[in-house]
Amino acid sequence: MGRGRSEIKRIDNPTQRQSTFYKRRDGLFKKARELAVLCDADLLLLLFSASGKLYQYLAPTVPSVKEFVERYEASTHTKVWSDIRQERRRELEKVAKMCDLLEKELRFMTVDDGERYTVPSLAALEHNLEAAMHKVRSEKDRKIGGEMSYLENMIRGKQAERYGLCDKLAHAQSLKVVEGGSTSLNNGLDLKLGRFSQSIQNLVTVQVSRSQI
Amino acid sequence: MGRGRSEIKRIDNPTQRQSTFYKRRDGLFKKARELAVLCDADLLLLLFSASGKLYQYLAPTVPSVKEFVERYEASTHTKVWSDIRQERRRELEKVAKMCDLLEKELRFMTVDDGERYTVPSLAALEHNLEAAMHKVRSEKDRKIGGEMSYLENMIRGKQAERYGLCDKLAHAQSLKVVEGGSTSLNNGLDLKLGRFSQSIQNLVTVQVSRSQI
DNA sequence: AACTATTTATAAGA
DNA sequence: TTCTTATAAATAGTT
Repeated sequence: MGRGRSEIKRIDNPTQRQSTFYKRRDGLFKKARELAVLCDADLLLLLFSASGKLYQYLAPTVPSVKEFVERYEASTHTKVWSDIRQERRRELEKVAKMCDLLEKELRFMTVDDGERYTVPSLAALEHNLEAAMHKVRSEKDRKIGGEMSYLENMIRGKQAERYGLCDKLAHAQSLKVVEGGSTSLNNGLDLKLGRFSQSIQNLVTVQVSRSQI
Repeated sequence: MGRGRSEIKRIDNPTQRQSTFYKRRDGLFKKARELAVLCDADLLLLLFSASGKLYQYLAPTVPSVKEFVERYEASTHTKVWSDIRQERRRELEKVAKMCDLLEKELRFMTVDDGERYTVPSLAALEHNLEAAMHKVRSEKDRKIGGEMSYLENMIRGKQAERYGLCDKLAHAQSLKVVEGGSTSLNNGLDLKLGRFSQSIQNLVTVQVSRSQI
């Protein structure tokens, strides 16, 4: 319609484009309204001008954009957001679960006064801590070894001796006192030591066995 | 246009209404496409016929309904969902952060081979572990005390003796070897021990000082 | 679907 | 932007 033009392609002249936008925008919205009313159809029209301004039309029967898009989602199985939201929720739950496991892990490592442990689990924990301490001491010694003098190395030698003795004593005692059953438990714990850093994911599987203590 | 009619009101005759719907639907979509192309505008058109069938048009520049409606939300301050999503994201980030802190905490407790610690921090960690182990042993002893026979109590006595000796030795050694600076660090660590269970939130503040090690 | 008499939309110009 | 107007397009009624 109008005098000439028929080809549909982007109008290069900005002024003309703007003018055309106004006219056709009005025309489109009018058509939209007419269709909705005449044919009893539900319709949503969202339009952004090139400059970013928003225009919208909702059919009289449409209460809100939100509800309409929800209907759209339900209609197609495109899902769209409900998918994303579900995904997010699952992600959140996963992280929360890991967080929970980590917290339990920490409690396990530090002995929470509020919780009561069985003797086998305590023995396992003790063993765990001993191994950890051993690692710490080794690491400390290693560090010191690289920085210290001969004298300090001597001290370290004695230190190591005593550590070994201490650990042996404690371990022997632990084995004596715990009335079995803890051995299998310790396996999981030992496996875990020193591998925390690798991946949080690993915690889950390891934690499973541990949480049965 | 057409022969007659000008009033815009619902067409009662179903056949006619359906016919008009097809014609005007095509016209509307054509207009929508033309506007989008000619004027470089982004537009979304969703249409449900009275019978519930969905028709849609996305401008060529619009990748998906989802993204377009998100832009719409951002444009208006309708919030609604974007609000909820922001909230979710913040919640997720919070939990993820806590999770991260807990993991760091765990690493700190178990000595990660992949990370290098300073001697003072190792000493602090050792001290930390010693305290933890002491707690574990006390708890185990307490448990055992309530369940064990006289003989086991005897064993426990010896055990405690040895623990005490071992700890004393280790601690004395630790003080000798570490060349100061660890004292201030230990404060935060000692504070934390045995309080993990109270609240994850506490971890944040504690962790701050610790992460400076 | 297709036709066509009309109405409507709009390009160009003011 | 808005109005005017010549003309292209859309479409109601019909087949």
